[in-house]
Formats: sequence, C-alpha cells, structure tokens
Amino acid sequence: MVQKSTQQHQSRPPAPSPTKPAPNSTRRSERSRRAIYEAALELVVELGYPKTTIEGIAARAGVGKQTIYRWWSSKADVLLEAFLDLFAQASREAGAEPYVIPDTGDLAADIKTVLRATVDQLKDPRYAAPSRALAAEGLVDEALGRRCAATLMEPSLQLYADRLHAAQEAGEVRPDIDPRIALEFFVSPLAQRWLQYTGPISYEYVDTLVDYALHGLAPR
Amino acid sequence: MVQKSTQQHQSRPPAPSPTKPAPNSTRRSERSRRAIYEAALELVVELGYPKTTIEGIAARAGVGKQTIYRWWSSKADVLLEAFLDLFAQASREAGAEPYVIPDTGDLAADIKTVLRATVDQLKDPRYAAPSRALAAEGLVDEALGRRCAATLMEPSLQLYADRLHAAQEAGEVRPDIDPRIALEFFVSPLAQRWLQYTGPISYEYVDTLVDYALHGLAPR
Amino acid sequence: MVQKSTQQHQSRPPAPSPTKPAPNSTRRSERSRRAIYEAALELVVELGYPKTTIEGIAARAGVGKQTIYRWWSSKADVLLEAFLDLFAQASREAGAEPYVIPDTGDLAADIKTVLRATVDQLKDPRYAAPSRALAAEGLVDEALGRRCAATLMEPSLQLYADRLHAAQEAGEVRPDIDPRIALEFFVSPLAQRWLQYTGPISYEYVDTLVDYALHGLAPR
Amino acid sequence: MVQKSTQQHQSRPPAPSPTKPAPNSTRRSERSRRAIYEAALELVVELGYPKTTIEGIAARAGVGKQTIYRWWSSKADVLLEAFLDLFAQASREAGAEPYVIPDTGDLAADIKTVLRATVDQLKDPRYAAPSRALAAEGLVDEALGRRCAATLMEPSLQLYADRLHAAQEAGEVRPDIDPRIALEFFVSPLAQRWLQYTGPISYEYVDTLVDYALHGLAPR
DNA sequence: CGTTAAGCGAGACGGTACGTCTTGTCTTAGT
DNA sequence: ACTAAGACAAGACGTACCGTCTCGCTTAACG
Repeated sequence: MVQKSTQQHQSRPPAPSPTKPAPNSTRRSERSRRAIYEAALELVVELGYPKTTIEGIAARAGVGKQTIYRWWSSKADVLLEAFLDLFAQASREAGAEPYVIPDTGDLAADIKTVLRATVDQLKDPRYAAPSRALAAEGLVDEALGRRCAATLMEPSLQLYADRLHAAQEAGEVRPDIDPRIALEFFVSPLAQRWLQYTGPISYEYVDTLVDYALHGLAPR
Repeated sequence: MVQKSTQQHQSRPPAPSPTKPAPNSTRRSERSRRAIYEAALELVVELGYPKTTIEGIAARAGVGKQTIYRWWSSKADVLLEAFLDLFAQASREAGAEPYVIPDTGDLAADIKTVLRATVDQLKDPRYAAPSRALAAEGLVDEALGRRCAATLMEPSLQLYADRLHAAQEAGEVRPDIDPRIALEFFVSPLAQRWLQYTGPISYEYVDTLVDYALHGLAPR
Repeated sequence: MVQKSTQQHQSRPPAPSPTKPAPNSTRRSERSRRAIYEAALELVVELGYPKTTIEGIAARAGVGKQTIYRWWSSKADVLLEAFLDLFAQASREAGAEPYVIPDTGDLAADIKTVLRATVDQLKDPRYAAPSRALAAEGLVDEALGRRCAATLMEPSLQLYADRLHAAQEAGEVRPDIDPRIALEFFVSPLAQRWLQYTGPISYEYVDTLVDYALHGLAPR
Repeated sequence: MVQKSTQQHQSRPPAPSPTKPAPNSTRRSERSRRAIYEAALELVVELGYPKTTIEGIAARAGVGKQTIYRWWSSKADVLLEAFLDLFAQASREAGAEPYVIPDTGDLAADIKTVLRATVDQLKDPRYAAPSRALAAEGLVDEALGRRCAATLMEPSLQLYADRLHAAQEAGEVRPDIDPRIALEFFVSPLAQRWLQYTGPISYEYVDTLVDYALHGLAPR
C-alpha cells in the first residue's frame, strides 16, 4: 500500500508539462539520491528543520544544487521521500511483517501493544525530528499536508481500521461504530500530546486511552 | 569610602543578561503595537505564513523594522501576541462570558454545542490561518510550542476539564475517569482532522465523537 | 581672523530660519560641550573617522544625542570645532606666540625651521587622525572643505605669505613673485606626500624642497 | 617597478586566507562587471559619493548585491576599479599615445601643455567626482590610499620624472636635482588647490607654477 | 565500440529577507 | 529651557539562501 502510493508519486511517464524537459530517470544517479536522503535526515536531526537548507543538504551530500532541484520541488519534498525511504529501509531490516497490528482476539491488548511501540518511536529523535518537520510544513502547505497524510499516516491508520473491523466481527466492538472515527480515539490524543506539548506521553497514558475509549466515559 | 563605591559605576545588580539593554516599556508606542498586530494578522491571512516577512509587517504597519525587533524575538512571537490580542479583543466585543461551556445538566448536548462552535471557528480563515501558522512553528520550535499550548490552548482545555468534573459530580461520568485525559476524546480527533487533513470536519462528525466517547466502543 | 570666521559660524543671532526654535546659547552646557569635543577626538584617534558615530560620541560623552544635533549639523562639524578647540587649547598652553614664522633674515633657514616642526606634527596621531578625517570629509563636501580651508589652513598659509613678503622687501625673493603662489612650493608637496602616500616625509625632504624652490630647477 | 607592484597585488598564489572560498574568476560575468562600473560612476556623479550605496549600485546595474560583494571588498574598491576602467577605456578611445608628456626640447612649454590638459580634466565632473571620492576615502583608509597612489597617480608621476630626467640630459635642468621631488612643484600645488579649495585653478596659474619652479624664487 | 546527449559537481547569477546598525526626529522625565 | 535617555521611522549594511543558469566532466544508451 505504501509502495503503491509512492510509485504513484515518482513515476511521471506522460510528461504533462511541455516547458520542462522531464528528466530521464533511467540515468539518475542512485548514489546521489541516497546521499541526499542521508544528508537531509542528518541535518534535520542535527540542526532542526528551519536551519536545514537545500544548499546545506547539497554540500553535505557532495552534490550540486541542481541535482536536488531536478528531482524534488522543495525541501519538504526531499525530506518526505527521505523519510519514506528510512521507513522502507527500517521495515526491510526488521524483516517479516513490520507494520501489522496483531490480532490475538483481545482488542485492548493488541492496541496497547501497538501504541506502546508508537510511544517508543515518538521518543527516537531519528524519527521524531523529521516527523515534526513534515507535520509542521504540512500545516502550512496544504498540498504537502495531504501528501503526508496519504503517504505517511494513511497506511497505519488503515491498519487500525482493519483491526477494529475484525473486532466488530468478533463482537468486541459495537456494529454501529465507524472504525475510521473510532481509531482516532487511540491515535489523535497521542498525536496531539506529542505535537503540541499538551501533556506527557507514557505507556500508562496510552493504556488509559484504550480503556476509556472501549468502555466509555459514562457509567454503565 | 562613599566616593570610592560611587566609582563602581558598572554594578547592575538585577541585570540578568548583560548583553541586552532591555527596552523601557513605559515609553512604548501603543500606536505602533496595534498597527503591527493588525499588519501581521492581515498578511498571514493574505499571503500565508511563510510569505509573511518581518519587513512586510513593518512596511504595512508603517513602522521601522527595529521597532519589531525591539519588542519581539521572532515572526512567530509577533503572531502569537497578535493572535492573543485578537482573542482578547473578540472576547471583549462579545461581552459577557465568551468562553464558557454551558452546563444544562446534559453533558453530551453541552459538549456538542461547544464543538459545533469550534467547527465554525476552524473554518473562519481569520482564525484558521494564524492558528495553523503558530501550530506549525510550535512543532519545530519547542519553546514556542509550549507557549502556544499554555496561552492559547490551556485555558480552553481547562474549561472542558471543569465541565467534565461537574459531570462526574452529577453522576454523568464515571468517578474514576481523569478529566484531563477524557477531554482529549473531544478535542484531539477534531484537532488532528483539522491540522493534518486526515478527514472531513462537520457537525455530524463531532456529534459522533461525543456519542462514541461517552458510551464507549465496546458493546454493553 | 580665525575667531571671526568661527564666530560667524557659531553665532546666528538673526535666526534666519523661522522653522527652527534657535537654541538659546546662554543656557548651553559648557560641560557637555567639552565632553563632546574630547569624546569626538578620542574616538577618531581610537577607531578612525568612519567608525566614529554620533551615537558613540554621545555615549562616551555621557550626553544625549539631541544635545549634539542641537548645536552641530554633522559629525564633521563636531570634529572641526573640536579640532579648532584643540588647537586653541594647545596654543594657550604653549603660551607666547605659537604660530609665527621666525624672521632671522635668512628665509631658507626660517622656512626650514617651520617645516620641520610641521613634519613632527604630521606624525603625531593626536593631530593627524582628525586632520585627515576633516580633509577627507572636506573633499566630498565642498561647503565643509571651504570651511576647513578657511579656518584651519588659511591662517597658517597667510603666515607664509607674510614671511615671503618680508623677504621680498629684504631682497631675498624676486619682487615679481606672488607670495600666495610661492608658498605652495613649501606646503603643497609636503601636504600631498602626507595625504596621499606619494612619498616619505623627513627633515631632509623639506630642506630639499626649500632649496629647490628658492634656486629653481634650471641651471643658472 | 609599477608593473611589479601591480602584479604583486593581483597574483596571490599561496592563498594566505583559508576563510574565503575565492571565487572562480573564469566564470565571472563580464556583463555584470561593466554594468557595475557604469552604475557606480554615474551614481557618484549624480548623488555624490556618500549617497552612493552598494544597494544603489546593484539596483541600477540590475545585479544582485552579492555579485558586488563577491568581487570587491568595499564601495571604494568598486569605484577605484571603475575609475581605472574608465581611464583605460578613454585611453583606448583616444588612440595613439594617450599619456605621454611631449618632448619638444622646451621643458617649460611641454609641462605647461600637460598641466593645461590636467586643468581641463579636473573641471570635468565625470572625472572629478570619482577622483575626489577616491582621494577622500584614501585619506582615511591607508591601504586604499596607497593603492590609489600606486595605480592612479604613480604612472602619471613617473612620466614627469622621465621628462625631467630627459631635460637634465639636455642641460635644461640642473644635474643634482632629484626628478621625483622636482615634479611635485608642478603637480602638488595644483592638487592641493583642487582638493582643498585653497585657491582658483587656471591656465595662467599653472603657467606661473612652471616659471617659478624652473627659475626659483630668489633673484639671480 | 565509439558517439553523444543526459545527468552530474560546481558555483556565479539576480533576487529577497534577514537581523544589526546608524541617522536624525521626537517624546518623556529630571534638574 | 536645556538636558540625558532612548523610542521611533527610515534605510543601508553585509550575510545567507533561494531557485535558475551556465560551465566542463563523467557516464550510460544507442547507433
């Protein structure tokens, strides 16, 4: 799924714009692309996103500026692809199935497991710095924001939706619930605390979220 | 003795930072401050945050750049104060109690009322543009992010916490629920959909959030 | 003569411009004036003329900027008066007749004596720095340049003219010579070497100038 | 000699300063350089040197500021090169031998011819304004002053020295005279009158200078 | 297997905005 | 009323990047 949407972005065979010569990707230097990914991610972690410049990325990657402008349209664009690449790479290294929500038959436990892993990842600056940077840029550039949502978040969110659907069939969740809304009870509060510093993040916190969400706030 | 100690002309007892002369705020031009607020908000709405520059704000406000740098440390800093001022002004104009969650005895209805008003506000570009800009900058600048959370969001969030506490005492919410976590079921999903384009926003949507949150996802 | 032209500048009793309130010089702070002179001269020696700012002078003199703008029209104006004051002060301290060309009956010897003293003075940074600064500003601002010529140089030049005139009467100089031109053979080459780095300055050099000037370049 | 010192300045093979990347002059835009020269000279004539700004030069030349800062170190530096270029260009246009002192066998007449041409040039604002500006800046910035002396004045002065030397061999000038000093009797008085407004400039004046200098002030 | 056109590194270019500095005016207290 | 202090509008400074545009030089694809 992730791969599909990524392909969608990278392949522009029909060359829709006649003004641009449409670079020939068969001649593209793989070496440069990797170096640019690495440099971009490193600089965002080291300097923060605003101090990361295209000139800086080019310099660290040992690459001409034009090589960046030829293949990407903006700093955020570079970073988005670099981040997707990081994910793909991490997944490949982790082997097996990296991003699947387990289904042990106990929805609460399964969701907690995944959320705890997410908490760990949010605290790793290697992931946190680029994520925040992309989220920030996406807030202000709607097109980028939608692309981030579609490529970075949508695949994961769909996993939640799928797991909730399975839970509905198992009778663990009410059949009238819309999984696309229900999943937000798990991910949105965590996302907001992380992005906007509205509260601390911990295993205990995500466990509480799951319990509250499943059983409701009202007495029964 | 007296003379000798007077020679010590360099003693600045409070003076925490020796580098900045700390401008005298009693002489500050109220006229300039208001003009800067207005110009900043207008430009963010018209051009978007990234194309809003300090030079542009100064020019539109009819103010020297130094007057901005004297009183604020960054573009985001200006915008935060301008936005707070906009809120304060709006509140004053609205008169009475502008930001209180009603307590009719029906928690669900009250929360829905407030969330529907929030939905309307999120769609008003006068508020939306600066909010997104500040949120974006806060993502990448932790100090600013914490200030935004504390000054812009915390007051509203506390109102939810208070209303939930009242509902607990009225028996509408389980007594073991932490209101500071519970409130996130109402605001975080909405915030995320708005900020990250993960879904559409509507009255129906927020109503659904309230129902799901109060009664839980699991069958009872 | 010097006093006359100086007075001409400082006292503006008829108040020609009705827009300016024409400061009342009787209330003027003598203390501030002296402090400004000292600060200006020190800063020009320490930092050079271009890095000497009105703000810097005010700060070192412990004086408000307005006090400078009230009484002088420009940085060069301050420096010119400060320099004239330095001269007047030095003359008073030196007592007797400070600036007279001796008349021993030997024109060559007398001129050499004075020129050697001038060489010494040109090498004293206390005089050299402000002189160069004023000369520089005068090159580019004709009004100032004429005032410098009239107040700083003219008195000295007239002394040469007078001495040459006396020499004419004594038969040491041809009667058809114009002293106002002849004196330039003594002062201009020295001035140019000093101002424009076109050659070294020494006692021997000025002695040579005098000999060449008196007896001509052509064989006799 | 002149060439040697010029070379010394231009060729810096050992690259003494590691901080500056030293721009690659083979890629330099000739078009920009000429436009900058023209703009600088025009602005100095129109506005005067102090009101000529680097930003103004860049704007009129249709050039980025960095293009100026990349190749020159200061406003005066630009102007010096622009002025040298103006000279070189004028010489090329004048064809033949532009700057040679004639040798008709009559030293007095030859020098008068050249000085009269100089008087004309000093009154042409196209030359006068930049000259004064450079002289002014050179007074206050010794490095620049020496460069002006070496590049602008030295070549001309050497022509006088050469002509005087020839006159010595022809018996028109005493053999014990140092031409490097003697020439100052012709150029320095004129320079001072021009630079410092110490007197009027005319053909008659320079003729008088030549006569006085050759035959001396003393009766014979 | 050599030609050739592309991508490549490098970096100069016209620009824009930065944050700082200074100018000359104006305002506020203090004496 | 003049002063010390300093905020103000204005605008130049020199720097950092932007995104575009050549330059030669690899280097892969096709003829």
